[in-house]
Amino acid sequence: MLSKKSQYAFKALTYLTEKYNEGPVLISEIARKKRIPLKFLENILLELKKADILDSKKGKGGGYFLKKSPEKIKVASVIRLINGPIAMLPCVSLYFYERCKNCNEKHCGLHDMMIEVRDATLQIVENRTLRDLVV
Amino acid sequence: MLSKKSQYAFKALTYLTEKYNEGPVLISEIARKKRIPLKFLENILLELKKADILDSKKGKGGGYFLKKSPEKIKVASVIRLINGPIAMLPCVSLYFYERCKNCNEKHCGLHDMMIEVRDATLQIVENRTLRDLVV
DNA sequence: TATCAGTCCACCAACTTGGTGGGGTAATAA
DNA sequence: TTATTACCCCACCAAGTTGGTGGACTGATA
Repeated sequence: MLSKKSQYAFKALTYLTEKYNEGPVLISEIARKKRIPLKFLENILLELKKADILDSKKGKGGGYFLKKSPEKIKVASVIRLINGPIAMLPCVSLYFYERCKNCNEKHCGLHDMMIEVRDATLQIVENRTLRDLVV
Repeated sequence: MLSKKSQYAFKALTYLTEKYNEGPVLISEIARKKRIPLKFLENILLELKKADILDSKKGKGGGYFLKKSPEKIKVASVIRLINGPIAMLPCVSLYFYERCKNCNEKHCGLHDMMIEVRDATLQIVENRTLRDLVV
């Protein structure tokens, strides 16, 4: 399951997608409109900024905004950043791979199946962007 | 990601699948062969028993064994029992559904996408059984 | 220089995860 | 009937994560 933090991140990002090219948006505005605890949202936005997804401007008239256009920001990369691995097992993860101890990956039915699950999921989340989330 | 508990559960279940129709298997044997902490495994097997997946016999010659044949035990039901929801959001979960507050499910792009992810995953895990895990 | 708005750091309660210890109880065999 | 075997059950634990808060600081603008 996605953490609440991830859900907040997506809410904030879709809001910023709707406001794309309208200049910086206040953290407090996003928090109010999307019902996200302000200080918690602060951390999330900062993390998204450090990952080059958002950019910000300080002082009066400042706020947060998308650094790239919404159709260039993949859902998969947001999930990996805020939530972590997409795969169900470390031994089938592409970005968070860890070898499976006491389990031969060559002859493990669970492993093979979880690769299928991973690929079916990636097929979707790697091909959707923030733009697709705004209906 | 699946918890270690879930991974242990699958290891134990595949072991019991291999030993299906060979009588009860000791917890201690499973623990040793699959390198699972004994007392932790105890809890897991008990939970699987309460869910009618395993059965046990006490006293000498006792142990655990599959209650039904391996091809009747779906991977999906084991995941739900030991790990919890398969879906990525509560508002798209079939067995652990919770209404999404401050988010209209009818007009939520994330919601729609996560339904697709859920269905793609279920397509796989609902159609595989313990038998498929033993290669 | 006053104000605004993001940045940074430290801290927190509650919960989950992964586990351990020990006694109780049912079944079996001698 | 008694000893042994092996599951059952309860309580407890450390460490980590999650979700969140408070306060001081820094840079930008007017």
